[in-house]
Amino acid sequence: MKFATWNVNSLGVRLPQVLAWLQANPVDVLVLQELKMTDDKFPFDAFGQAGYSAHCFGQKTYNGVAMLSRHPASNVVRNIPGFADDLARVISADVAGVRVIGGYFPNGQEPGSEKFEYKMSWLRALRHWLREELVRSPKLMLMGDFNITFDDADVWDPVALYETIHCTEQERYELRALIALGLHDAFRLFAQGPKSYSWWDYRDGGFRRNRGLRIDHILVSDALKPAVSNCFIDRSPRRNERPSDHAPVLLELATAEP
DNA sequence: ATGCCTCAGCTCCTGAGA
Repeated sequence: MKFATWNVNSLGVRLPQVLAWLQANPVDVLVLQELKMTDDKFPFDAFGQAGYSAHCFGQKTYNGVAMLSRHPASNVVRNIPGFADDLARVISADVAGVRVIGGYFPNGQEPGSEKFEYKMSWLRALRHWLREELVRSPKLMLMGDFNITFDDADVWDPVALYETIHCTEQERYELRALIALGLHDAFRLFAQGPKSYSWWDYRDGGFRRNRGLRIDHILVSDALKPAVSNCFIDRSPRRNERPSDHAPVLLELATAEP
């Protein structure tokens, strides 16, 4: 079983790249973020022809998430139950015995701002919900654009970016609090090259100079961890013409299911 | 360097992203 997450920064623009990528990387489940489209525009047919059924949760202009799957997805839930939110950020479903959660975490813009406070509230709500979700579904995977780095190893210039958005202690505290629920950063379960990032600024040759951040993550629960056989970032789509600023992250599960 | 790209939309500028 293979899983992946990708912030596509507009599915309208990136659909051909997503289809090409799926052809080369026929993962079982792909969660997408930043669709930037309403559900009536979602390309169900194109994904269907590629062998994927899809559940989407979109909105106009911003945000928007989806889950594509080669296997039946059930118990689909949108956003964080009990947390009132106007923005489309989370989609969850059971696929092949795994509770899969795809999320587009708030950006936060700037520490101390109203959007930062929203990000912190959202993170706390996510944590409280996940604590219960893990009881209901011990085999759980949380993946998406977290908009948070774990530590300096995830940051191209930790000195210049000290305590800036995605790198603050407050955000990292919440990320560690998710880990403390019994989750694991799948990427770090395996040896990785230095300066491994999942996002690069469009400006100033960010990708060419590998000035990036690792902010897209796949977390796996205790029960799932023993089955994880690989996790890596695929940088190749960042070399496309008109690329997303994010690269996909993939995970392989050594399991007989389904 | 409160910027350098890119995207959507109340589209030829602005807000947001990260």
